Amino acid sequence: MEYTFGTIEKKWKKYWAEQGAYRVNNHSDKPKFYILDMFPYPSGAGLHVGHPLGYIASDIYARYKRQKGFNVLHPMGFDAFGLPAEQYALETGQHPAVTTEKNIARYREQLDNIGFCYDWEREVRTSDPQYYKWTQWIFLQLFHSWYDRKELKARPIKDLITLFEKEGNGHYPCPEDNAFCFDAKGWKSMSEKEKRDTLMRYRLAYQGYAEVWWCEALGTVLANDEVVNGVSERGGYPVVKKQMRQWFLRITEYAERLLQSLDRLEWSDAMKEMQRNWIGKSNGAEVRFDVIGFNDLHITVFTTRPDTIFGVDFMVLAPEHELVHKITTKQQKEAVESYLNYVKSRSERERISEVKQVTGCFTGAHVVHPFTRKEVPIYISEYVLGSYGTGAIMAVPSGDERDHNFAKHFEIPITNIFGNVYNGEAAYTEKAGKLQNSGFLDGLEINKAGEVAIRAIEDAGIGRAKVNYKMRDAGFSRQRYWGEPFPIVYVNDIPYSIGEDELNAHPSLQKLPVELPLVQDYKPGPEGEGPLANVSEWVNTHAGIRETNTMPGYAGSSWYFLRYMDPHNEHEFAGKEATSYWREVDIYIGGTEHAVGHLLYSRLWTKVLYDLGFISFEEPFKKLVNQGMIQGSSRFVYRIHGTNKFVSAGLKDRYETNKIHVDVSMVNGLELDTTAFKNWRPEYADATFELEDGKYICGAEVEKMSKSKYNVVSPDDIVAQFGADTFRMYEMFLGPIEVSKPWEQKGIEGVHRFLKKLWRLYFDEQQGWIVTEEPCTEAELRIIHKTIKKIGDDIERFSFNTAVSQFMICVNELSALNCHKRTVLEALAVIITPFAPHLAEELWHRFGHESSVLDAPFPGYEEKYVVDNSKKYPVAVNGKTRVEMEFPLDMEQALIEKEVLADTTIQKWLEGKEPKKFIYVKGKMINVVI
RNA sequence: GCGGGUGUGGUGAAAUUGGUAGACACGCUAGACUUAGGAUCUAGUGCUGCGAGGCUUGGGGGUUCGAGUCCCUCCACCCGCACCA
Repeated sequence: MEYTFGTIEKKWKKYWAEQGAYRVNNHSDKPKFYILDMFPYPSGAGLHVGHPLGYIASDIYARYKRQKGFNVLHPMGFDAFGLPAEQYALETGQHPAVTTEKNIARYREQLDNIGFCYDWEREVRTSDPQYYKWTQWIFLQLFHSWYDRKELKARPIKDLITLFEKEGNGHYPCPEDNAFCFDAKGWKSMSEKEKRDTLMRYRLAYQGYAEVWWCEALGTVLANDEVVNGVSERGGYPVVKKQMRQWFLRITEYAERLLQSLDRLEWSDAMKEMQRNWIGKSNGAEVRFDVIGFNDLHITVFTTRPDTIFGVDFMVLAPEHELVHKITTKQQKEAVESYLNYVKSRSERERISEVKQVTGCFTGAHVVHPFTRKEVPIYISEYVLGSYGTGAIMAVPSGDERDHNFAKHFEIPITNIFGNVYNGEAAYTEKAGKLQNSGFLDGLEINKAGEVAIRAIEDAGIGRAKVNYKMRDAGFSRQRYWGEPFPIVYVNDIPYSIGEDELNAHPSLQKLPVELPLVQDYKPGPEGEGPLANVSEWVNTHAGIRETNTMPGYAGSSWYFLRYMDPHNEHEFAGKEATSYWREVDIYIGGTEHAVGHLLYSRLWTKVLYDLGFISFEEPFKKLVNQGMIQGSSRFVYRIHGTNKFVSAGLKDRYETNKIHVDVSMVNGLELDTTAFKNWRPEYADATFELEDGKYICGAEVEKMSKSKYNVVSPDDIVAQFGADTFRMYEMFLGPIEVSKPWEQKGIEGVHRFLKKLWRLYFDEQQGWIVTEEPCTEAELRIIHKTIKKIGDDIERFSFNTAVSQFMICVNELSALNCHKRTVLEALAVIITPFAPHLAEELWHRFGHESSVLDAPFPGYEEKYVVDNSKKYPVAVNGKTRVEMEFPLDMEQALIEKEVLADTTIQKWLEGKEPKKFIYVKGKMINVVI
């Protein structure tokens, strides 16, 4: 009997579907385990062989945990809102809902093909109104909350109103503006509009005017992490800064907590470090410098080096700093204006690429140094960012490289506060040594002087210690159609949320979801508004005008892991009972590309829901596993310029050629199937070839797998050719899960061969089932028990490649022993279930079982079969292995020593010398030192 | 520039705690069976040498009886951030 994977896999897929074998219950006596994959965006291209890598790993782990007696939640869904569907709609007029539906169906088919154990009854789709109803609901929780800096948590906005009514905002300063103060009377005297504006400055989801990244080509604003190297991450289009009224999430209030609780997570250092860098905490001080000639103007700077305050030689303001126009002198006005024009004219891309260039302009104004009373000139320059710190710095050229370059460029005299270690050529940026020329800091160690300086600054009443974060509040508005609508209606230009009293007169404005209306065209609306602005019958309600922006892609994905716990709940985003049972995701698997986007926003939403008492845990993903990317291996042909002649790769340098991608399915290894190539496209029908050794050899390069590069390999093809079980094991066998590598088909034969060999332990070509009830030998038991142990250990530590190779070793050894015994082979079928479930189920039923192998407990191993009682020791002389000798593990060292020294080979290497030392490490090795 | 990571045969890789480097595969070589094989099986396969042996984990140095593993230093590549005061 042959291993007919096609029929076997079909049979058991059907059986599992009929049995509902993957259904998961929220009530169980078993301990819970939640293992989650990052859900995919269902693109039109379908899955390629790279996508399932992480899914296979999590599937194996989930199945293993189930066999180990856990109630395992392992769901899947779709991140279904997004730009590509909308852009496709713009081009073809097809509604995104239609194309999305189609793509999801295709994804589902491909995923099922590989045999994943998802409970599809828990599927979520972010674009489903029954799902985004709750995305909107959570947004409203953020809208109706503020961050209490005393209790360090989010609280309902109505608490804040109560506080304002009682005492004003004296104890609860405005996060955007410390100077904004009012008392209880002040609050009460405010108009409705003023009160709402004031609350807006506290809300966790708030509206504000801010400079945002505007992408003209995409017709939308983008979040900071969606802008890469000065262009849009998606599409690579130029972006510019623009003032717009936008929704934001006040993530900056959570900066410290997001930073602190990273320590408790089992994520890779790289991932944690990326988040730390993104949050970008720095300790320092804020210092105020008075501007000479103005009684009421001063420049506040943020510095991490208050210890260098005596080295200040000039001040620099960001070009957009509000004081620039006020302090610029008449003489310098023209120069400053022309510099500001120059700055405006530069695109973000130019700024980034010409970072080293020194530019700037003197304002003509000065501040007075608070300690030395010296006059210090004020410059403006691009190198100071308006968006960080206070948008102004105190420049210390002797201690900062950039300040040093600036001082040299503008020939500003440099004060040396470091003595000999500063050589006048380059700034001294180390924090070792003693300060000089520094007033009351003279002689202090640099790393100790900071505290002293801050105390002096505070005593003088000109500043205070200050912590700064790089992270900005997250932009939450998009001018798109295919996203969640905001549950917001403007009455007299005041935004109210669906369900608020002010809208209650109108029943249609009381309930969520606010559904996306159907539209005819997807073009942007007027003045940078989204396509929804064109749908006037939707925009205009009885009470007022709807918000026409939609939420960004990360909205729906920030909480989807919660919905899986209770996906059909119509009354809550997820019931407390369900969330208290499943709690946080135990293991989350996905790529590193979401380090500062999705993973950060999910953490924020989880913390807010926790603060407001909706869930009982504060972090969404306890352990994070990052799978590597499988890249494509592209193939190229070389067309000689102006001809239809193609030259083999080895000969291409003799001609002027164009490199053209060819579909990898037409290439075997590197050899092109020239007939297939001619049939590929009409333009190649009469192609001619210059061959080497009778073959056309293609060029090869590793690139991202993509349709346009013709290097996509579909899992369906592999499954059709070798079966899902082979495909699953092969992807795991490729190497460690976290390593990226190009797709390589060659090795798959080896894994397939292994499964056939395993099959032959159970079946003979002629006789069929050949498993016997004979008792096992010690050797056979040793093999299977060692395998049971190693497979369990390897799965636990996500080392699937070594697990596969252990299966190979096991099968090789059992084959060599001609072992067809039930005890051993039944155990083998059970432990291979997570890797090759279809094959395992077939074998399991052949053994006569009625139930599914999915619930067969993962067997334990017996220590006595795993531990050897003797060891073949490598015996080394001076660290070099010379001979192998076998001794029982419990043999006394003295006896071993005697035998080793008596050995003829060892005698030879001793050359008659007396050993200085005899090293015996039990179970490891023996070393004789002479 | 800063931060994180990786370097092991022709190839993918293994070595979990400092203890026989290269497990397991791919590929290749030879052979068996076969009408045939892209099926299956057997043997070999880091480099070097006839051999005993010598050499070998990016380079150099160190600690150790013993280093792929620890320390120092240099080089190369990958990823992230990037004028963050």
